[in-house]
Amino acid sequence: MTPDLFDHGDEAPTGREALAPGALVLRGFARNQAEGLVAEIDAICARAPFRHMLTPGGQRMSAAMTNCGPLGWVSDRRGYRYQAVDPDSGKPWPPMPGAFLRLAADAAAEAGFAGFVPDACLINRYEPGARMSLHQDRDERDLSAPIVSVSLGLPAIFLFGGPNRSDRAERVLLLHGDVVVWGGPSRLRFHGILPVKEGAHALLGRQRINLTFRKTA
DNA sequence: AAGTCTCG
DNA sequence: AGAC
Repeated sequence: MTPDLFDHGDEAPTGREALAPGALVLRGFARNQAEGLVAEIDAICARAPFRHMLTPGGQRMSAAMTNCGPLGWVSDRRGYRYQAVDPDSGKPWPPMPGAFLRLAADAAAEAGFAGFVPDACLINRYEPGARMSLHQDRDERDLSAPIVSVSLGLPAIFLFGGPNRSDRAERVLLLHGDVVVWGGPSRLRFHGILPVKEGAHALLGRQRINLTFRKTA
């Protein structure tokens, strides 16, 4: 068993990779600030703990979720929506840290989407085995703003498909610190995450954490 | 259907 | 990979 020096993304090359018009991967874009992001995540989940939401069909999602910012994405038997309060506590979601706002705006600008000011950050925690099946981010009122997705911890294979679920999906290995941005003509593309492989990350242990920034209104 | 199951 |  040969150790893979690139598995955790700590020494992988940085740069950009085009996925489709309006969609690209910024390799290692958040790597140098990952420890600060994790400290912020710890503070957020102390106030709004990770929980497994239910789909409208009543099935438990394998990725645990929480949110920060003025609005948070929630799912239950009633459907998907954004709301200002955490349904588990009845309190507002924790505020969006300044470092989150700056990272999201910087990554969006790097991808050609200037002036991105997210009002929601969904935080997904994947333990080994957790996944996210192909879906569209379509609960936002304003689809002109992009989606900015930050990967931390364990690697995962990102599926990036087309406007229809049946379109063939590209597979992209995402490492700690990678950021994916998609918007414009790619804003409604289907995407997902294959089951996360067993492993341990130096900073995050047996988990992958994904920050997904959206402008919902 | 942001999941689960079945078939190749 | 596809059906549901």
